[in-house]
Amino acid sequence: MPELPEVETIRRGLAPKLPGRTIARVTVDRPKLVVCHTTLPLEEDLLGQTYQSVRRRGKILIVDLERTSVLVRLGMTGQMTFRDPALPDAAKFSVHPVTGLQRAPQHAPDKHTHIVVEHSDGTMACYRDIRMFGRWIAYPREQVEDAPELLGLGPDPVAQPECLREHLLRELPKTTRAIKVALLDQALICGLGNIYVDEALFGCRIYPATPGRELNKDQIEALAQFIPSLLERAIANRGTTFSDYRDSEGNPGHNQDSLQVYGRYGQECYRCGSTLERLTLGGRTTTWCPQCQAQ
DNA sequence: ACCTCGACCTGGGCGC
DNA sequence: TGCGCCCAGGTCGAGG
Repeated sequence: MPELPEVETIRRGLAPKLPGRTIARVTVDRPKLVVCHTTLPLEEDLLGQTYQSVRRRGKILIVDLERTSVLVRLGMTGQMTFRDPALPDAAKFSVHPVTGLQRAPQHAPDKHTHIVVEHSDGTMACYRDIRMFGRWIAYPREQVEDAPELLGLGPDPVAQPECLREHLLRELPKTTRAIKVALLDQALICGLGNIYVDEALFGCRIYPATPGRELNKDQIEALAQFIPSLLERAIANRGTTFSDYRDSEGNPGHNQDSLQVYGRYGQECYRCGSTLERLTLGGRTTTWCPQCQAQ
């Protein structure tokens, strides 16, 4: 589940590679993955256009070309990689033991690779998505800033951390929803998914089912301060703890950057030793520590 | 207006 | 060995 740190890691990988390259061919084998608001179908519209920039807002990757901007939503299992045929492809994907996320520096198109964008120099951009929850949403470039997918987003905790405190202090007291559910709402704050919401609530010692309006000011301020630092640490780690493979195999990973609660139901809390518990909120599995996150 | 829940999708793990 | 069942979750639309 690519959340903000994974999407930012992907962005940083593509940003030095795509701008300046020109699109020569686009192949889409699953039309449902594409929502196109341009006059021509995506495959024709992108032809001959040169990439300008690769941006990010929350979990959305924004690929700007000369006349078109493509919003790439990775959904659950989306991957976007640059491929240079002159360089070796990965033999297999590395799979994160907890999240199941797959990663490879570059890979040959396979049965899960549903969109291939070939460039005039022979390189390509590959979109791979096992569960196909992701979408490519194309807009004429002058309309993209008004795209509902972007207008509906709350503040980005990494790009706009200065807005976060005031925004959460204003909005959370208005809602009866569990804080866990509220933080998953991209209209309140964008970029968090199930992993980082559980990690943030553990980090701030907040019981996940607490209604937003029952949080006190200190708790909200703690979230506003902790969430950006949590995400920035994960970005520095190149996404969800991919560099932690060794720690998560066996050793009770005391690495500060490893996941503290997500996926650890039934195991001991690293902080207090209590057995981590699980509940469902907003239809999502939530793992929490009954001692550290007392009701 | 706000909130909850099921559908969408596939692969992996588990029980029989 | 293999089959069927269930679970994982980001987003959206339907319904409360």
